[in-house]
Amino acid sequence: MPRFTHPRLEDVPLDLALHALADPNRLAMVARLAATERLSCTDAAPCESIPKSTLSNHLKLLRAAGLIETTQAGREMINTLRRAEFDQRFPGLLGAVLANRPA
Amino acid sequence: MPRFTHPRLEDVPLDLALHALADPNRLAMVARLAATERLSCTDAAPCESIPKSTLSNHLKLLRAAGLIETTQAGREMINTLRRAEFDQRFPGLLGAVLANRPA
DNA sequence: ATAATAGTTCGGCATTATTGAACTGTTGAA
DNA sequence: TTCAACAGTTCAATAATGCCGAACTATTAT
Repeated sequence: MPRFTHPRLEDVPLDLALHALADPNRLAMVARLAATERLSCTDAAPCESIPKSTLSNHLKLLRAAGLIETTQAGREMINTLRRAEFDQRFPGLLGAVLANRPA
Repeated sequence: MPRFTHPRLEDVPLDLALHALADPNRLAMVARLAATERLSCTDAAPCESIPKSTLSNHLKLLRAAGLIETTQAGREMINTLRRAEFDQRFPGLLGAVLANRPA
């Protein structure tokens, strides 16, 4: 049973947050979660072609950056954006990034 | 004589810009340039301990991300932030990043 | 000319990222 | 119940990046 560790936002350095967002696939996942609230890992995936293990790693990185929270629900893992906490930690950052994301 | 290539900002993808900013040393350099306008490479360096070749690479990356412009002046290279252009390309992004940078 | 300065480039090593394969745990069906 | 399918994770090997010492280029000063 996977037990996920979620950092306190005050322990997340800016560099880590930027690095997490500095990848097209991860950013696409964040954008999806910003729009859809709750998504399983596969549903959060930006496309079908990305391997499961890669997807899992991306989500782990997003967790470590304080961007998402993952909880188990049956056999799927439900991911949600930690929007309020992240915005409090890094005011304006996520908004600016999402606003500048290519369509 | 090094001839630097500076991308058009519309050709800079968001990922590249974020990646350039997602490093403490590079971000510190950007912050310096935001405060000081014109700096040679060594003056832009965040600390004395960082090797020249590493510094040069960081600056190359910042150039590629459209963040700085480098011109030769005698034997030094003068770096300036392409602030207006960058802000036009990614509104609010650099401001948010700099505002959230640790002291 | 020579030496010092400012920085780039190159090449090798170290770190990080990607991904197939094997594994854990959960649900639904026979 | 067992069995198979499903959702994801973990591991290990390979691929791709990053870092930095050493050698190099160009400029200025002596």
